[in-house]
Amino acid sequence: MSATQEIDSYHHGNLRRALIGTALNALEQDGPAALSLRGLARSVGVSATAVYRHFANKDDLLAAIATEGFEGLSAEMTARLAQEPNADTLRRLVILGEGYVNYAVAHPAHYRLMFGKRMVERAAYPTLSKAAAHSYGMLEQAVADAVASGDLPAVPVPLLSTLAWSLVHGLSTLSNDGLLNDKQLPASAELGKTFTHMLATALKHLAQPAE
Amino acid sequence: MSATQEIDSYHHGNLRRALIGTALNALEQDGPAALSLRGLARSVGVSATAVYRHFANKDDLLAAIATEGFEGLSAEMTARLAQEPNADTLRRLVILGEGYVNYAVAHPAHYRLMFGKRMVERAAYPTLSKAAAHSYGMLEQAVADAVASGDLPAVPVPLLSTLAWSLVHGLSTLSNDGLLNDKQLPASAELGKTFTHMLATALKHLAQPAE
DNA sequence: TCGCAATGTTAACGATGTAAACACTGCCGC
DNA sequence: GCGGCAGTGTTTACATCGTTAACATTGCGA
Repeated sequence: MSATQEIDSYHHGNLRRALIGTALNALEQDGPAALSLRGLARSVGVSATAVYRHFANKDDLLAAIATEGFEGLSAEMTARLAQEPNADTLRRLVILGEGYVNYAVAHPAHYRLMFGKRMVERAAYPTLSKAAAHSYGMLEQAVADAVASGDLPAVPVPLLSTLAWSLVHGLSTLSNDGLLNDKQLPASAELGKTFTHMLATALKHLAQPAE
Repeated sequence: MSATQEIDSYHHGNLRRALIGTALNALEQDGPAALSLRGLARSVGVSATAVYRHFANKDDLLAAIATEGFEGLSAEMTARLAQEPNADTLRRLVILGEGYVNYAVAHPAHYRLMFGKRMVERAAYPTLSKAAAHSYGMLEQAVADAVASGDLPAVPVPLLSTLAWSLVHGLSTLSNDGLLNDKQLPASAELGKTFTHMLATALKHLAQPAE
């Protein structure tokens, strides 16, 4: 692996990475239905069963990809937070939401995989669980901070977090599935921004007694 | 078809209905991955390719099932509305949300199918599109009524609707995917009710200027 | 240098979606 | 009443897929 040129020097080297990489491309390009282990192996120029040297089975591969997805999601949110170090707790919450939605609409197939039916058995893949929990933890932490500082009313943090997560998750999936058809809806590039105002106002006034 | 006993008298009769029915059972019972045309035909006691007399292909079958799902969803919401004829506009909105979430968690596999990846090409199935649009229309109408009556601030109806839909859809999918793990979260039976308070308060105060 | 462990390969199995050609059957017009 | 046609179902066949088992290669460490 020393003499070969630059990127992937599989054939001897990092087949694993090459597989994940091409899988991701195929995913975003042709949708998740078009992703087959054999086709993948074909694309990489390797035997069909070589895949099994690196992944126990298809679900294992998908779990690895999903894991990278959550890592990317966390990274996106972290990066955005870092750009605005002096944001108050509410603003931080909003930034997280923006990052979340933006990541989701930027990587629709990847996002779908992360929450796809095959991933329900997430428990079987500890790394995946960790990565997912970390993403969620960022959100929950931000909510907790906002509650602690009094910027958000003293509603149980898990409930508030669930509400916020439902919002961004719902908006992301609806957008990705093309169900937000009308002209009245913001272009995906601005989806995060538009969502921002909604979330901010909703959260700000949440849990003041309704009646 | 005259001499046979009672329900399905396929073999000559309504194979189509029998297929959809058993497919639904299999769906809710063993998850969507376990649903194969051949297995389905086997269960019904018919040849594998008989299915193609009634459905162009697997997607066509799934579209039919998804269509019935949206019809069921609309029916659920309609029924709940009917139970409370004097509800004001906000209360009606809340009832819709409750009905939505309850239907989703009561039929997880069905709900997942309705929004599954295979359904992205919804446009190819006009009946499906109609059914889905009708469900959404109920929500949008309720939002419009609330805005018109002044119970909801004069924010563009599509945006408000999207927000509400995102909430219920996000909550439903997260719950169905088992991602709302903690004890702090309401049992699925009460998910709709708990959600109610969140939604009501959030909507009530939405779009009052945040700053 | 030998050998082992990592990595790939070929061959094979069962299951699946789907197409093509053929068979039954009950109704419709003559 | 009957002949044929349309609707419905069957058998056969094919390509593809996920996965297993047995075998081959190869490079690194003792």
